[in-house]
Amino acid sequence: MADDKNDKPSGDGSTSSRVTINDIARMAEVSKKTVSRVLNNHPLVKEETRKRVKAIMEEHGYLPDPQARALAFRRSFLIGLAYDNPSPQYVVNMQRGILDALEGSDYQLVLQPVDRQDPEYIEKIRRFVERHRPTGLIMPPSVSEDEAVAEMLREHNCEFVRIASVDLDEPARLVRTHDADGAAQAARHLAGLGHKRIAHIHGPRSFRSAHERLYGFRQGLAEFGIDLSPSMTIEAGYTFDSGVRAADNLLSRPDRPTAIFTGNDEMAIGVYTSARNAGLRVPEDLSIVGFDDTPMAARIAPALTTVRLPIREMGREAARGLLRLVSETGNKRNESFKPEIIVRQSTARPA
Amino acid sequence: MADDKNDKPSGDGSTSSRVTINDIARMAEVSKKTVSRVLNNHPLVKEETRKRVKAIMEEHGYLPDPQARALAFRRSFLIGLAYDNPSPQYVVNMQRGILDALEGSDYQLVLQPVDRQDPEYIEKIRRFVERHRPTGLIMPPSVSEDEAVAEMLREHNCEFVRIASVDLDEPARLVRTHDADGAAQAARHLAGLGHKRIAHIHGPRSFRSAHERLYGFRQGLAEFGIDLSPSMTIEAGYTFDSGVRAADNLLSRPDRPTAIFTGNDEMAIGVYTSARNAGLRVPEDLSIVGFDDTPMAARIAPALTTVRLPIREMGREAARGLLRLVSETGNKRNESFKPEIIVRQSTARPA
DNA sequence: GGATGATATGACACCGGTTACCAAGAGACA
DNA sequence: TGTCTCTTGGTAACCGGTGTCATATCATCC
Repeated sequence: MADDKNDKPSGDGSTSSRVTINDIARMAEVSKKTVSRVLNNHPLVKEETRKRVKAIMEEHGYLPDPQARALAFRRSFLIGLAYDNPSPQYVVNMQRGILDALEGSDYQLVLQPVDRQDPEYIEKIRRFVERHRPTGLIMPPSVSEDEAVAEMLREHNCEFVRIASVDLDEPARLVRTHDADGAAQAARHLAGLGHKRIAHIHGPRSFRSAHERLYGFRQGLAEFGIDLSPSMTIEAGYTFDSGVRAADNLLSRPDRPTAIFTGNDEMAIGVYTSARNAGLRVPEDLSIVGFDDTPMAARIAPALTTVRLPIREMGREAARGLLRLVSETGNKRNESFKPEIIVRQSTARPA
Repeated sequence: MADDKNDKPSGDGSTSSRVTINDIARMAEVSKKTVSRVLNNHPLVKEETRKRVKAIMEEHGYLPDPQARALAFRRSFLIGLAYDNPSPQYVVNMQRGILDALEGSDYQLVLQPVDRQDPEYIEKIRRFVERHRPTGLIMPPSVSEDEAVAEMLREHNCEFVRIASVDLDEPARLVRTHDADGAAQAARHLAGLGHKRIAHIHGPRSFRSAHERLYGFRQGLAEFGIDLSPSMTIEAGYTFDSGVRAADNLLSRPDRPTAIFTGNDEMAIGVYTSARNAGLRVPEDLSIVGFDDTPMAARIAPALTTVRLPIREMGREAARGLLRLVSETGNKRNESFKPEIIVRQSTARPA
């Protein structure tokens, strides 16, 4: 009874015939179901039995096969990251954060880069979800802002956590960033230096972050009695080139601004280029503040004053939130993140 | 006989009780074994049967469950990317390339970032391989250069493809990059401009790429009768700061070089900073050539002349090579990649 | 002391595919 | 016609876990 399966060719060496739940059950002299209960922390197992089974699992380095569990659970141990952010810096840090949280767990991160311009993009995510039944999805902006995706995921009973700068969802499914707050810090910094003619180049209106940053910047300036006139806000595409064009527009005006705050660093670098072409010195003739704190911000001359969001920590919190969602109960509110301004050399008092 | 399983609550709606191989078999009036044969392109199926089964699969949008197949095959449909490259640009493009090749397949990309400084790092990869039995691993430099990893994977019968600048492995498991060739192009460009006092800041000796680029640069200069003396080659750490320090050293010499080639862009940007501190103009007083063509190269002023490797295409080829390795037979030699110099504004004739 | 209920465990079918082995029908050959 | 390959398809077991339900044990209650 205890050795009815010992005829397996375990001396074969080449293929590592690993320990299975049946082996553990036999050795612990319990049924495989009980071992399964121990694995899943089921409460109805006598403490003594649990300890014995655990000891044997430990001794033989047993870990359950994720593929087999996936089949039985009808749910894979995959966590998807659906993103459309083009900044490598952002993407990589987000990934790192998620992987930090997943380290040591059975979950694997799989990437689902999408193109929101592609009308089929929700279908792509749907196919992934239907076919692979991931444990959940993490969505940073701007995918997080698309309610149609969230709706589709709810229909499929697929968990998700969204990272966003607005209160899109219930707290358990949201990691909140306070972009407006960061933009307000930028406003206070520039106003505090004495600037009056201040402009803002913001991202596309289809991005919530663009609205939030514009809103926060306006509020921050208002604290100093400065009104951000519509002529001093320009929409651009979060890209270098669009930043150059927007700045070309602003800097060619007779009442050109003495300071510009951009919705991201990429556009801020574009402003550097435009300023250089216009013969303006940074920061003597023009102060510039970016948003993101990309590596370039610290390396460019003069080093860029910018607003930093802790991307990696946000990714970590999102993944933790997702794991909490599918396992523990109790308090499921996720941490939220405040940006921080990094003052470097691209800002100074106006001439 | 044809409806002995129709008692399933298929009208339930909420849970998408998807079609399985059994459903297809029933509808096609064949055994599930036959359906399985069709799925796996087994030759011993009558053409007519194959067509009928395929039609029904098509009609019902049937796709086999990856989890179930993984369990039966004892191999998951995961492809791991084990990397230690700190450049987000590199990592993201490599991922994109791999995902390009995996698009439409059942394979999922999972990330395995490692730290080669960590003595446990091979163990980390081993655990992943033992536990998840991935179809294969892709390893860009510098992980690709570690024979211990390759050896471990061979022991586990885990397929892999390495991306490297030297002939590390048989052609089927290698995507070859010609770093030396790129460095030679940089040499020809600088020598062609008339520079004589030329220096090279290379990466750590523990990176094969550093050797290859140094070697290629030396060869390229030799074509012009220029000898790269040891005093004109400095080892640095592929980082911005190390680039600044190395350049500080070079530029403080009485016979300072009129041109510097660096092993990557990150260090080249460091040279900009050092040159600025030393009061030298780029390119009038100092020409600079980098390697990588990071986004920063095009945005910095003056725009950096640099050598570009098609990272995304390399990732795509590596993933394709891996798929060829586990499926088709026949010619399994992978494409190899030559770098290309991108001439911008950081290089000019010496004064 | 038997009914009741909570606790602890096991038997068995099942998840959705695969392989191993066997059986049946078709065609070839004696 | 009988026998022997050659195709083709069926049955059962299996991959390594899970769920459902039944059962056994024990304390508690009246």
